[in-house]
Amino acid sequence: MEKEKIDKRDHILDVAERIFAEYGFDGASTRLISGEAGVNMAMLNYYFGSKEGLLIAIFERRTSTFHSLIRDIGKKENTTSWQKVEEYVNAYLDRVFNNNCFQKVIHQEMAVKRTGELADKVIQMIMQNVLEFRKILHEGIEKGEFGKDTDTDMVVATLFGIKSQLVNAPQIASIMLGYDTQDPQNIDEKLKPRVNNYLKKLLKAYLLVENDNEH
Amino acid sequence: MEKEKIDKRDHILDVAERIFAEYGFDGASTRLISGEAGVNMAMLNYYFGSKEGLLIAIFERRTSTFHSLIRDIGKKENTTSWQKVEEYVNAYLDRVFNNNCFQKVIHQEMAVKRTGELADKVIQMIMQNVLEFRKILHEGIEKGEFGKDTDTDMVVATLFGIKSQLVNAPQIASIMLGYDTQDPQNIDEKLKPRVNNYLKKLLKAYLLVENDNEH
DNA sequence: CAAAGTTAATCAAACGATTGATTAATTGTT
DNA sequence: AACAATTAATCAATCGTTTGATTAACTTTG
Repeated sequence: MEKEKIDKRDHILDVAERIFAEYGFDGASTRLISGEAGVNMAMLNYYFGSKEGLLIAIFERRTSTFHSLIRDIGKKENTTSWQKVEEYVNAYLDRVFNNNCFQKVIHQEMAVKRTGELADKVIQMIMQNVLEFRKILHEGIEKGEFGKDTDTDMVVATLFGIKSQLVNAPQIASIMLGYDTQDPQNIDEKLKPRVNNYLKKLLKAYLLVENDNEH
Repeated sequence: MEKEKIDKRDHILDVAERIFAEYGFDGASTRLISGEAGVNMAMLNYYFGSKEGLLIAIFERRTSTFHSLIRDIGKKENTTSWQKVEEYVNAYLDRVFNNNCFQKVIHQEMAVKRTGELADKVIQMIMQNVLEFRKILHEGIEKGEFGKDTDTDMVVATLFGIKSQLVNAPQIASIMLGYDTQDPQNIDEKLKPRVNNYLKKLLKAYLLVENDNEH
């Protein structure tokens, strides 16, 4: 009864994001969302127009603070491409693991056939991410820092894929790693450093190869 | 009118698998499935009892021919662990890209909160896959073939993750790679060899490191 | 200041449409 | 005739959405 001052619209978005992540867009009913949020059903349409409008609002809230985060990394001057890769991986993992539910929602939306503005927006946002990382990699190849035969697109797919495997298949990940990968404490103390450490060793081994892996 | 002799039950499963992959389980209606399959709606319940029964039937059809494929690889004697990894990756990619729709269905099911026998079966099947691959990796570590600090679970997550990124996010993958990654011809001629080639370089670089990456 | 007017927020109830499932009748096969 | 396969019609339930009324807070007016 203390902290209830946070915006109700924002509260609904928080709850809806969680419900959509758990049950999927089609599997989550507006009744469940409004019930969990403790608001009347009509409020969803009052605030967001429709169920899809609610999803769009969730999406736009996350993307509004997104653009500035990525853009800065690639522009630094006095750093090697490998250092940029490290920084990018850091920033990416931070953002991904801190927006656990949102990441699930995005990935679920990408997996189903949808038409409309939202589908385009999702793709556009992801591609922005892709291009930024790929630019760093291409730069590294040009500078001779990374191997000429580096498959940059697949490297991107690797980073994104590992993320989606850990975030979007939490049951499997939890069994594999031996602890609940949804628990925020485990994420910060165990999962994040481990993935970070692994990814850097993996990418280092692949990218910074001593140029003798031709043929 | 010639090849209509294939079992009608099997035909329904084919169509349903495709529809579930496209629209998700909750997003696909029984009317759409029966319509696309050209059968009466009641036939779904007649054959499979319920919508979930239909999903279970899809699942069981694929898993029935699955077990024998994997089991053989790990048991070979006169091969190095790295060769086993190569063979496993080959077999895995083959199976994954040839059951495109089914892979999407599985992954979507893992992403949503479900209870019941199916959820357990899905996890069980995937874990079987995980354990088999992990066993090969552990064996390689024991033989000194792979580095002692190899993070086997993350290697598994890498393989599975890249797959899910390419299969479950086909729009993104298609834009990234520059061609339709859903087209069977592209899959066989372009995607499969490329992923295969990349994965082997990547894993080789990480696993077969010259043991000087300690610290 | 007080009364009237205006607005946004909230609610219970109901809407038409669609969902998965079932029924009872009909057709096909052996 | 007996059984399996197939159909159209219908079921209750749930879906997302809309409605009309009510409340509370602020603005305007006299």
